Order: sequence, then structure tokens, then C-alpha cells
Amino acid sequence: MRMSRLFSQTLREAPADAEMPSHKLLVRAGFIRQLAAGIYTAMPLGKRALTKIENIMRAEMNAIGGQEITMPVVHPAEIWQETGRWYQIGSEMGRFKDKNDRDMVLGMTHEEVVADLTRKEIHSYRQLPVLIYQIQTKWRDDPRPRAGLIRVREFTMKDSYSLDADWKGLDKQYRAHYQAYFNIFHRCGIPVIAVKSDVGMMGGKMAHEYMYLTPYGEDTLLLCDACDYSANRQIATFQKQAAPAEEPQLLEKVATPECKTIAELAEFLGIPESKTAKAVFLIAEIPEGEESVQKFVFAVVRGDMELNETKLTNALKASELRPATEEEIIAVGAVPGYASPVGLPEKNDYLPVVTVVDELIPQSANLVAGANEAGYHLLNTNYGRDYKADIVTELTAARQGDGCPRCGEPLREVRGVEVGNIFKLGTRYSDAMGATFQDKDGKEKPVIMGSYGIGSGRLLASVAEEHHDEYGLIWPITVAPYQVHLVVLTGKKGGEETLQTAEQLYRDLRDAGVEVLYDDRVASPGVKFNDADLIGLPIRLTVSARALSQGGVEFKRRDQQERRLIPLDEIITAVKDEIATLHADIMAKVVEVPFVD
RNA sequence: CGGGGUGUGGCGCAGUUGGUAGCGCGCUGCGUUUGGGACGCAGAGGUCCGGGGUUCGAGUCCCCGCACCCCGACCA
Repeated sequence: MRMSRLFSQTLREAPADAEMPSHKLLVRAGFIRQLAAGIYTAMPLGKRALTKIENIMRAEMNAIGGQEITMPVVHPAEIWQETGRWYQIGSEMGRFKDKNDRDMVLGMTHEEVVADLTRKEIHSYRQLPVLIYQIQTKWRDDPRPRAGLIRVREFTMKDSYSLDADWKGLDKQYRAHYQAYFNIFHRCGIPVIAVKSDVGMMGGKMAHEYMYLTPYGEDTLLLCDACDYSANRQIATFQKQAAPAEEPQLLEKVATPECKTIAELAEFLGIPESKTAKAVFLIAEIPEGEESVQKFVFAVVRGDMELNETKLTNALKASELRPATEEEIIAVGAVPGYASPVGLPEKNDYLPVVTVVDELIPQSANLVAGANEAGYHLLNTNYGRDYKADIVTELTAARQGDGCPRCGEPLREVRGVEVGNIFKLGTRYSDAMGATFQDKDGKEKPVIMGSYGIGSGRLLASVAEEHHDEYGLIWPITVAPYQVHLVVLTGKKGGEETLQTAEQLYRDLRDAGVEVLYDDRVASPGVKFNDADLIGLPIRLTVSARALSQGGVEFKRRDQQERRLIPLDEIITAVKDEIATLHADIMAKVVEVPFVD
């Protein structure tokens, strides 16, 4: 490709609204352009890099028996109503009506379509197992798109779906993906770790997320350096220190003026925060059939701990959870800052109240809790004696330094970008949509499903994030839009001859099957070199009068400082060798990764 | 959805007490230059986010919207 014809320009300055290095550089180098919040065009360079990534995905999917298909972007609402997600998922789902006033959905994922295909195509255990996949556009109207391509609303995703006759089959396909995904990321040149994760809107039995670790990541992970425990903060557990057993003491009301926070309360009473109970108020949306009801949630955790809203959401089977406002808290008869489940009015005119307490609360005697009266707290509240909860479960968030649930060593908190995920769905969708098959024993059984996704744009951005320096991008050979950046410098002296040499080299390289971006523009050396660094192709060749007079063409790798002169007639071989070396270096990193349950 | 910020030429920005818009980069033409974002000369390019209002007069002041970015909530 000639740069004089390339449909994108480099920018000297990044748009002011870009923050992450990958975002700035992808825009500056002309890989992407923004159309609206979270909506981007892939320009020619970006598209080529994406295609490289997607072909790696294809290769790895095909290697584990995948068959590529393309499913529709637009779905009738009916299939989403069948599984209930039409009601469960909120504003994130793109909905519209067609001209006949029928409800339609913009596909955010394709379990429903796969289940529909399955019930139409699969009738016998003889047809299983199956692995199908597609690389296709998704729409998720994220409330807050950000960070360039990391978090967008419209994006391309490789999503695969496994269909099995039994759980053993699912396990096999799940593990095949587990490794194939590592292969994909390693072939793209980024290190990732797999962590156990929440199943979220997908439902199902088990899930892993592949995390690229970077401070710019928006997910928080807890890792144990001593054993191999790793989990998303949303589901991470830890070893809780149970309080020493005590005899329940008499309930006592004390004045605690200006003690609205746990810290102030503990300080005022001279007790550790672990001797207090913290109440958190939320409003939950809980689906019940095709309807959903709002409930006021009273969550109680020990004062020294933090509520984990994902765990609470799961305990409530809620579709939405948000903090309650002061007005709402008052409306149910509680007093902000001094609230507790003790002495809460049985009924209120606002919303039904659900009380959920952390498992540690019943084990902790004589906690200080609010008195539901401004300026007062209760000493010695005891679960069971003074109040009861609707649900007792594990509710607290793991934090840096908490004990690993497996080995007790301190956990470490890191940030990461979720570049892929795998889910054991089980029969959630096949049950809902009647996707069954006849098994060997003659019985009708639901197909067992798995679902696996990788966003290609997010992966591209992660690769850019991992591989760049102050001058620009540094693409791994496997992802680079072109392998070679050919620069011609045509000074006054010998300009014509230099140009002819470069033109010939451009043709020869292409004839040899090398992917070349050829900077044939009329521009100064500084401009060309800076653009080459910015775009970041792995190998740079410079044809100039100076280099030619010294006997050849200058050869430089983007990831190295050294430049060397290579005679013209050896260039093609040298380039092909270097490409092979770069590939080999990447493939050396594609290794077996032990499965961590 | 809460909190904060920003909207002026393609990009980055300035614009004073309110007086009819400017700088750098980029772009066009001509010439000089050519190994790390060259220089000269001549140009093109602006509904100042939108709508109301105040005023003789609004990029500037006041309302109401919208868009984009950041933090949080949320998120496969």
C-alpha cells in the first residue's frame, strides 16, 4: 500500500478527549476514528490489524472443531422473551420496532439465536457435540462507554457456542476454549491471566474471564501470590476472621451525637469497627415472571467490611440494584446514619423491605447498630434475638490484604481489562427455548450449552496498550497491519534513481509475499520517520541516496535501536528471515496453561 | 443514573470591561530544501454545539436543551 493513497492521516496531536495511550496512539496513527460515544470506524490500518486478530481467532476456533457461521444482528423480541432476558436486561439492550410495530432487538449476544437454531437443527445425540462460532457486530448500550476501544457500545466479537449431550462434553469443550483463548492472546502478543468470574446476565454454572493486567483496566482482581487463587472482585471470597464467642449482653440504647459513619461511631465509643454492624440501603428490581417488583433492600455487613453489590444482586436474583436515596430510607421508617434492622417498622407505605445480612453477622455477638432514632445507637445487638433477616449469605467484598480463601496468604489487588470470557451455560437457554435432543436411552433431554466471547476491538486496544513507547505503536508481527514500512528519501541529489530503486523494492517485496506499507509521499525524512514510528510496523526499510552509496538499504526493527545496511540483492531474504524470526518469537510464547478451577 | 469538566476552522488551543474572531499544526498554489515532524511568499477554510432571552450590539451575560470526556454506579 502506498501511503500517498492511504485513506487516513496521522495526527501530530491526539484529540483532547483521549486518555489511554492505546486510544491516543490508535487515533493519532490513523487506525480508528470516532463517530459517537463508544462508536468507532476502523480505518484501513485498523481494519487490517483487526482482520489479523480475527484470523488468529478463526485458526484457534477451527483447531478445536469450530464451524464459522454468521447470525443476524437484528432479532425478533420473541426469542428474548422466551428466555426472559427481554424483561431482565435493562436499558443496555437496543430495542426498536419494525414497520409492523413488532418489537425487535439489536443483538448483544447470541444465546437465544443459537438455542433457536439448536431446537431446529439438533434432534439426536448423534449430532452432538457441536461448536459453532461467528465474528460479528454486537450492540450494547453501555451507560458509560470509555477508554477508546476498551469499552464501546458497538463492537465486533468472536462468540462461540458449544452444544453437548452431557456435562462431560461441556467440560471438554470448556477446557478446549480455556486453552484456545490463551493461544489467541499469546499469538496476539499479550499476557493474560484467567480468573473466576461472576456469570452476570449470562446465567449459568461457571465462568472465567481473561484479564489483561494494566492500571487502566476497569475490573479489579484479587490474586494470591502464594497459591493460584485469582478472582474478579465481584465474586472474590476471603478468609473472614470470626469474632470470639461472647455471651449476648443486654440491649442498650446510647446517645451517639454526630456519629453518622462507622469510623466516627467506633471512635466515639472507643471500640473496633468490627464490633459494629453497618447497614446499607438499596433499591432492587426483582423480576417475577414477566413483571418485576421493586424492593427496598436492607443489607447488613460487619462495620469493618465492605458490601459487595454483585454478591447481593445474585442473592436477591435482582436485575438492577441502586443505592437508595435519603427520602427512600426515611420512607421505609429508617433513619439515615442511625438505621438498623432492629426496631424497623413491620410495614411501610413505600416498598416491601428485604433484609439481607452477611454470614458473619450471626456469628458476631453484641454488635453496635443504629437505633433508628437520630443521635442514638444500640449496644449489644444480636442476630436472632433482636432481629431476623430474610436472607443470610456471603455479602462482603474482598480487599487487598485479606486472607486468600484457599491458603490464607494476603490477597493482592490489581486492575485488568477483560479481553475474553468463557461460560458454562448448562441448560438455562435450552430449557427456556425447548432445545432438546433424543439421547441414546431414548429420552428427550435439553442440550447443554457453553458460550465463549472475545471482543476484537478491545483486544486490539489491549495489544496497543501492551506494545507502545513514547513515539508510537510497536505491533507484534502477528497483528501488524503490514509487516514492513518502506521509506524512501528522495533528496535533490540522485532523487530519481533512489525513487526507482524504492519502487522496484516495493514490487519485489510484494512479489515475495511481504506485506508492505510504502511511504512514497513527498515529505521530509523527519516526517516519514516519525510516522513510521507512530504507526509501528515491525520492520522499517529506508531507501536513500546515502544508504545506497554505502551499499544497500537501511534495515531497522521498530522494537530495536540498531540499524544495519543490507545489500539490495539480499533484502528480500533478510526481510523474510526477520519475519520468520518475529513469528517464531511469538509462537514460543504459545504454551499450555494449566486449567485453574 | 449521581458528581465534575469541556464544546471556537480538520487537530490542539487563545479570545480582555459585551463592540462583529485569532494563533500553532494541518490543507491549497509557487519556489527553495531533503537522514528525525524544514523555510519563504501567496491563499482557502468558521451556523463560535443548538434554541430562547437581556442589550443599540453576545463567542463573551442569563435561562433551557444537546453532545463529548472524566470519576462513581453499572457492565459478557
